[in-house]
Amino acid sequence: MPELPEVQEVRRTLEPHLLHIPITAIRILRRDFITPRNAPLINLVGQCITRTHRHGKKLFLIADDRQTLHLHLGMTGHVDCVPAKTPIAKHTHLILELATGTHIRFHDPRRFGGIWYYPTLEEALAAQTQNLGPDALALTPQNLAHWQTARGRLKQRLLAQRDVAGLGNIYVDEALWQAQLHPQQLVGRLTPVRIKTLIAAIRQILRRSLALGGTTLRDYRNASSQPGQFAQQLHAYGRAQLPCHRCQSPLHSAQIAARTTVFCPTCQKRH
DNA sequence: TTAGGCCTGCAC
DNA sequence: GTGCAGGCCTAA
Repeated sequence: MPELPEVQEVRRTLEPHLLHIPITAIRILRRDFITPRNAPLINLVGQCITRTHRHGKKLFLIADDRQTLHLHLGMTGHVDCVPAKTPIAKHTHLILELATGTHIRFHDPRRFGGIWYYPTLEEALAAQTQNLGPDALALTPQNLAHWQTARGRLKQRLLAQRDVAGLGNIYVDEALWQAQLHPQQLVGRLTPVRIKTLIAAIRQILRRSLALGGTTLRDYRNASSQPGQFAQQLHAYGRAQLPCHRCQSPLHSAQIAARTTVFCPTCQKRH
């Protein structure tokens, strides 16, 4: 499931195929995957995507510093760069055809993701990053200073994207395991030192995952169809009942914030 | 604060 | 056939 490292990896592998290459045609296979449904995508034909931008799990493709496509991969979104003759896979919703003959294809079987069109980057950012916290890779203690007087528990606050953007279920569980913090820990009771530890854990987990191309449990592939290798490095996610890699106690699994949450009851204590 | 809905594929 | 996977939004 694409979280920050996977979206960044899609961006990295997509750029060489896409940037500065004229778009020769756009095929919309599923109009309701695009917002607004009457988006004038035809205006992109003849233009080039000149840069990309990522904030948390959100990816932006920007044409000549104006028109912007925002991609959200949801649970099962993929971007594929393939030769034009490649058969079109099931659940392909949008295709950008490029002057090089490459097709950029957006798939999403479950359609939890989507594509948004904006006439300008400013409008895209205003609409899409309004309620988004700082990108998880740039998180600082100052960004979480308001936790001192905030309600809520770590798991739900880290998943909500408002305090920090880019973490999903996998990396929240991994970061909490790394930082030895309980998912039900009240954020208002965290000491500054523990917040620093948490931030360091988040950054370390994300960087290590990025270095291995992200986490592939089953579906995730980058824009070059390659899986990530971080799944083999997971300490918490998907390891319920297995021994903790730190203290050998069996890991617990519980529904927290409506998500399956795996943690070590021995070394992740509440404070 | 929680539950439900979206949606498909896969394990059982 | 059933249940589960969960990002994100809406509603109770």
